[in-house]
Amino acid sequence: MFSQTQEYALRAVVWLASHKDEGAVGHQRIADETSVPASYLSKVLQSLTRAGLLTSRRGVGGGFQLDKDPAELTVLEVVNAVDPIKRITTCPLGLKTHGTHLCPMHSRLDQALELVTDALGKSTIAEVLSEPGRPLPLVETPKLRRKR
Amino acid sequence: MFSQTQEYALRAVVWLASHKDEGAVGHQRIADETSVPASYLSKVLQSLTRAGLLTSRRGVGGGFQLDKDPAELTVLEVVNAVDPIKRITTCPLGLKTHGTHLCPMHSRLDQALELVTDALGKSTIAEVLSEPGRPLPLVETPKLRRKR
DNA sequence: GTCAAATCGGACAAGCTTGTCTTGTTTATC
DNA sequence: GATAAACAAGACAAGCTTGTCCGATTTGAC
Repeated sequence: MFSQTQEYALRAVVWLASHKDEGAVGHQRIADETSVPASYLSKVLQSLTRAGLLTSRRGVGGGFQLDKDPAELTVLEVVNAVDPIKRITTCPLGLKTHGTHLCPMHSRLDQALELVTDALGKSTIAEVLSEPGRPLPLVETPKLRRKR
Repeated sequence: MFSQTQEYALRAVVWLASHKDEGAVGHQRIADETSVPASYLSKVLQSLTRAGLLTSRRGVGGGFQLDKDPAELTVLEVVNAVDPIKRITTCPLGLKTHGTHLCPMHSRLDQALELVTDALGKSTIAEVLSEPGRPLPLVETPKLRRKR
């Protein structure tokens, strides 16, 4: 239902959001820390850059950096940047009389897609990063320390 | 988001439901009337048969037939018969401490999948066939006649 | 029993997704 | 300017999805 590429893009963006203060980071490091194939992640990061979610800098000390406020950036935007969710807007059979007024079958499929886009559109990356009662994304949860 | 195969399976099941009284129908006719490649639809129909949604009969006068009550059969069952929606139940990164308690990122993706399965699980084929105010699935809407 | 209609199943091919590799380009540092 | 670190972009390969084709089998009708 969700593609590998979408999953990888989300991992990268979430990771970058939680390391926003480190400046540009190379794709190799991001790949290592998110368990994504490095050479493929490189392509995904390029897509995200083209989509305007990241900035990239070449050369020594270069890398990728989040170019959006995690509190403003939604999961949906990330997903759509690499592999857009395609709503059903016209009859897939090309029936003229269904045109823009979908039959119940396609209407329900599209309603399901709407639920997904709405839900993902309401979740920001910032929320995902700090949700109480859940493990932090991308890293093992450390054992609870006594004080600290 | 939804695969071609799922779409084709739905078309076939909806078509069969609306021709339930015709007995067994060959895949060629179903393909013609639902605009699906005939030789591929044949495979999809076989899947649906293996999944128990259809019955098939070989030989002269054979074909496929719906084996479920359209009022009891949900869109989800059809979709899952050919290409199941895979919920996210364990951490895709294999992080042990996320195990069954997903991080917020995967949790939200899975919540979206839950919305889809819930929505499709509540729509029956019978409902899809006769929803007031919408065109009939799979056929052009006839012009309104004066009386009749 | 022969024939024709139909499913069944496997082999095959095209196209898309995922993943790798290599070459080129940019850039900071010395 | 030389060097090394890094992105950019394209070619290539593997694997899955979609689609085609063909031979085998079943079955009803004559």
